[in-house]
This record gives sequence, C-alpha cells and structure tokens, in this order.
Amino acid sequence: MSASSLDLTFAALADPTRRAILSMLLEDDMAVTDVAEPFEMSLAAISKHLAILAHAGLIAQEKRGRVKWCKLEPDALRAASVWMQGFGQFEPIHLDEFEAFLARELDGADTQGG
Amino acid sequence: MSASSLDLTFAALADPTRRAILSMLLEDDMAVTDVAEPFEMSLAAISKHLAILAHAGLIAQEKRGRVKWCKLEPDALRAASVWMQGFGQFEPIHLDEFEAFLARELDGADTQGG
DNA sequence: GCAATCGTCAACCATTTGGTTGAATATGGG
DNA sequence: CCCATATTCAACCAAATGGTTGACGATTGC
Repeated sequence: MSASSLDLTFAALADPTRRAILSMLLEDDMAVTDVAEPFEMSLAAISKHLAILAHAGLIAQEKRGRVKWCKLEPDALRAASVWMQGFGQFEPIHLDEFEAFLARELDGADTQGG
Repeated sequence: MSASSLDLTFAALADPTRRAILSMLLEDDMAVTDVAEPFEMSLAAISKHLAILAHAGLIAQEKRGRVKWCKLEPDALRAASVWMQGFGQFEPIHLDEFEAFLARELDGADTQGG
C-alpha cells in the first residue's frame, strides 16, 4: 500500500506487455480495444495493465462516448530517469539506441501467451 | 522464466529496499552484513535482495575470505536509461534532482517492517 | 427499443515475491 | 582444534501479480 511513485513507475515498467503498450502509445493515442488487439491475452488483462500504467501516471485515460482513449504521459518517466541517471552519469543517449531497443522488444512482446 | 534484461532491471528497481541498497553502495563498496545493518529485516532477506540486484547486473559481488563485497555496477542501468529517455526526451538532468530523490528515499526505506 | 460494442468488475486460480526461521557451509583467529 | 563470524540454503508463509472467465453497466446506431 501507498507505494512510492518510483515503486509504481519501476513496477509498471517491469512487465514486457506494459512496455510494449507504452511503445504502441508512443506512435499514437489508442482505444483500449485497439491496444489489446495485437496481444494474445484477454481484453480484461489488457484493461488491468492499462490501469496499472495509469495508476503509475505513465498514461492518461479519457473516456469519450463508449471509447476510452489512452495516451502516453512521458513526463511521469522523468522522476525515474532522474533517479537512474544519478547513478550512471551516462554519456548522452542516442535515439538509435532507443530504436534498437524498441525493435528488439516488440519482436516478441506481442506473442506472449502466459 | 528467461525474463529480458529490462524486465530484470526494472523489477529490481521496483523495490524500495533494493533502491536504498544501491544508494548505499553509491558511496562505498560494502560487505553483506554491513549492507543489512540499517534495515529492520533479516540478513537472509537482504542476502536475497542482493542476489536479485546481482542477477540484474546492478551490483557485482566478490568473495574475499569469508566476506562478500558488493559494489555498484552502474553500467547496467544504461540500457534501462536508454529505454526511458527514448520516451521522454527529457531536458538534461541535474544532480540536485537526484540528490533530492536520494534524500527522500532514504528517509523511510530503512524503517519498513513489511 | 434493442442488439451490438466498449470496457470494467468479480470471482477464481497458479505462480512469484518478500519475508521469516533454523540449519548448514565456509572462513578466520586464538 | 574449536568457536565466532559471514553468508547462504531450505522450508515455510502471506500477500501480490498476472492471467482466466462470465456477468455487468454504458453507449451507440439501426
């Protein structure tokens, strides 16, 4: 209970399905059903994942009509990013690296059956 | 099983005790017993936490004599940092922010009873 | 109005997680 | 050698996690 913001953020990011969802939302806002479409799990499971992401502040959900739109809230990553960079004091990061990651992650995260 | 590197990293970081341990190791290498000292949980519990951090590559453990030394491996954070920054494209991060975080985290992570 | 669509809720289940305790395995020192 | 120290192992436990299914409440459109 009452886990810290960092707890929630890192825990949310620890699941590959949730990271894949964030990657999808990076391209465009999506309805819950559309988020669920590429995954092999039930809509209810995706709905739970989205609730976890929303609770961590990583996405915002807005209901318009019967459709609930999900959009990325990248600012929520800043706190965690601050935390991590404080340790590493890394050189600047290049987009290439990030895109390589996304490619590797998406190549498998959408076929997880359990 | 066979969780990805990012899975392991983020999952390891999701626990406040483990983040507190990393913060401690930021200042100096430490023996397992000394790592455990400020916490209210058993040595075995800390030993498990350290194993999780080591498995995620966030620390290295080297046994010299009967003492097992733990040291930070900040490079392991780079992959996760790359991932996160790709989303946020944040402005440069200042050490002040990080230190503020550490202060807030340490002010409570060592009194968690369960 | 009524059926179809969108999404969540509730109950359930298996597995993982984070902790405990007590015994066991090094290792070091008098 | 024998005892203390340092750490892990093994068994156990409660609670959390990630999934399922079926029923349910909203909303839309014919």
